[in-house]
Amino acid sequence: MGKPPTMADVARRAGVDTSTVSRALNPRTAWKVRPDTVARVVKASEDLGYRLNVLARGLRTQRSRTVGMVIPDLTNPFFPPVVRGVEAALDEADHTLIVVNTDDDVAREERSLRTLVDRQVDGLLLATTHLGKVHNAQGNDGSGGGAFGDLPVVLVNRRGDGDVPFVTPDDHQGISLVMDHLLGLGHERIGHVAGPRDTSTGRARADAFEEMATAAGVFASGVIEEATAFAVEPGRAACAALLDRVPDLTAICAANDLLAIGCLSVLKERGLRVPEDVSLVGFNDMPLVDFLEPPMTTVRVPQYDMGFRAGQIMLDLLEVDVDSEAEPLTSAELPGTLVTRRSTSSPAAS
Amino acid sequence: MGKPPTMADVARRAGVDTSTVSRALNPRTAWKVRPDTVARVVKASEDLGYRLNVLARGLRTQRSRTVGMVIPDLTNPFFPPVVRGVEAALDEADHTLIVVNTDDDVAREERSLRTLVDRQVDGLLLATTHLGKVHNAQGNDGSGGGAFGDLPVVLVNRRGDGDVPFVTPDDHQGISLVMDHLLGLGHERIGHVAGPRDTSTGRARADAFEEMATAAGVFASGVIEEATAFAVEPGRAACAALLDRVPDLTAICAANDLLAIGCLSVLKERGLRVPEDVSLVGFNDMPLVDFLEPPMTTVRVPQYDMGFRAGQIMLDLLEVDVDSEAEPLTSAELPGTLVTRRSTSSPAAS
DNA sequence: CTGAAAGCGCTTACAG
DNA sequence: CTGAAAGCGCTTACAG
Repeated sequence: MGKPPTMADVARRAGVDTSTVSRALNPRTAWKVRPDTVARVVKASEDLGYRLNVLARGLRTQRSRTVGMVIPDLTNPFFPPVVRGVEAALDEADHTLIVVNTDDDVAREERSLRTLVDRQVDGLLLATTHLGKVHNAQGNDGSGGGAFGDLPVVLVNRRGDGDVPFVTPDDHQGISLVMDHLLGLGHERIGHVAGPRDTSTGRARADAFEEMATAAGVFASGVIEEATAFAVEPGRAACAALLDRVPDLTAICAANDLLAIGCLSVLKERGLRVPEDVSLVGFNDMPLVDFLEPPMTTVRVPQYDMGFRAGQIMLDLLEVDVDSEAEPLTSAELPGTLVTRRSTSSPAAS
Repeated sequence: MGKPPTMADVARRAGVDTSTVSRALNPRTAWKVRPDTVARVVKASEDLGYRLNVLARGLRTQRSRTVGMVIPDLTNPFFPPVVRGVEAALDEADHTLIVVNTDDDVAREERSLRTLVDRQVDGLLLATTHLGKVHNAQGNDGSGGGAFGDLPVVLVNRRGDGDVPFVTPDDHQGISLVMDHLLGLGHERIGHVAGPRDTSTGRARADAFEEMATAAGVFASGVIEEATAFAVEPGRAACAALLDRVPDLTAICAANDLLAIGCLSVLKERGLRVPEDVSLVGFNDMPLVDFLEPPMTTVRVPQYDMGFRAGQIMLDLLEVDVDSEAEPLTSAELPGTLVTRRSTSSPAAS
């Protein structure tokens, strides 16, 4: 019962001043205190079940040891593993992550950001996909002083305009995996259901597709159809448009699994068999795509690693000395791997 | 540039004391201040872009206006909508939610709880499925004083032992929807792939199944097989065992969609067609189950509403006066709806 | 209606 | 190595 014990309670019990308790209990300053005093303080602290009030500490030190992360849609299974990666990285430096959801809504995004800043987060991890907002985050000139009060920012799953650090999948490498696979299978009429051009990922994948298809001599105009969003329904619409325009495709490379699922559903509706008539490839390897009919070939992205890396970069920006061997904590594009399942085959199989 | 403005800055600019600024800016005390003074303070505050430091306020008021929520597995698509519901409810009372993930791991769970308590959360929302932990949360006697320092607790998606408030799906009603559907279709040999008995949800659904099957005169021993966890692989194992034991089943009611997906995969492996040979029903209506082959019949649970309700109960416990019309903010079991898709049909169809 | 004072629970120069 | 003092940014009785 009663209120939880404070440092003053510990000090009283150990017969020392609160300043000594503070020093004794903090790993970074404990060496300043005589060992037997430390022992006495630790004992008193444990006897009382004392717990440091991190908010009070934050008020004093001007560091909350908290990082905010804004996610466009927690419901999208892509993000949870990323979040866990971030948490794992921050954990090592005793930092806490506060995640907020924006539902891909600009108004909610502003409010979420306000909330985080008001909570005195030390830094911001941005995973919102829509471009052109980072300027606001860091001030629209090079001088710093943006809307977020000069908070360190790292971008996750998207790139920014300037020198804002980011961690993304290696879209170029991922698409090259897909194209090598499809080309190797003998496909020559390949379509691309692209993500929105106003997302860095949608753009990068479409560019990579065009580049590789051109290099292989299989690019044709009209073979790319841009979906309005990374979701099933837009995937259906884009796939339908694509098929109407280029009916003789033998393979479709979708910019992500949700789009691929949309494609799958219209292909089935039109009586086209996958993979016998049309091969289909997704991107992300989200949960359950291996239980679709047919199980989907896709590119697995190291989501957890992306999060972990982003977390590390943030800690680096925060100048927290986590005792890791000075790795290259810079922006990164992490490579994926191709997971071959039954949605792809040689066009000869038809 | 420079540090963000404080209340002292606003006070200086408005020519008043910080205490007046505090009163003027707080909706609950603004009436104590002369209107034109309020206006002057607000003006100064806006000119400066002043933002209240909520941590400092929390230190002073002993309330962080923060609630912690522990989730067993954020990767499980069941939870994100629940989380959003909670956020929506808390938002109305200007509270922030901090979500932590435990990976269903007891050690991580303890650490997460510590983190939340250390962050001075005002209350705890527990969505971990394993039973028998709430006592620790509230003290193992009726006197309060548990490991979490008497924090208000509300259970989400699980029930507790004592009088701890909870919000769950109405499992009995949900299963009755399923059984009415199956029975109405003419099935008489129905199996149940149950969730773990040590989860309140697994138990409630199995009990409901047995009760209704018995009432309909179609219950037989061996017709229930308990999976070791709510996941695909355990679902496969349980379904295989069930089919080995009772080969002539015409329908399977699974305790959730993941288990149903496991069932689907072994049924296919064994050359049994769904629904021609065996009808299959899931629970939860998680994303993508409508894209399985065949699309799965399942029970849709109002996840968002569950979260919202849980959030409301918490606010109530916190005695925050959110201006809602005194609804019945007690524990609730929210009813689901049956979503009929192609995984179920009359057994006569075979 | 407003100000001066005290204090929430810490940390950190500054003396000793 | 340790203590006394000040202060982080707020709120709230207590006087006036």
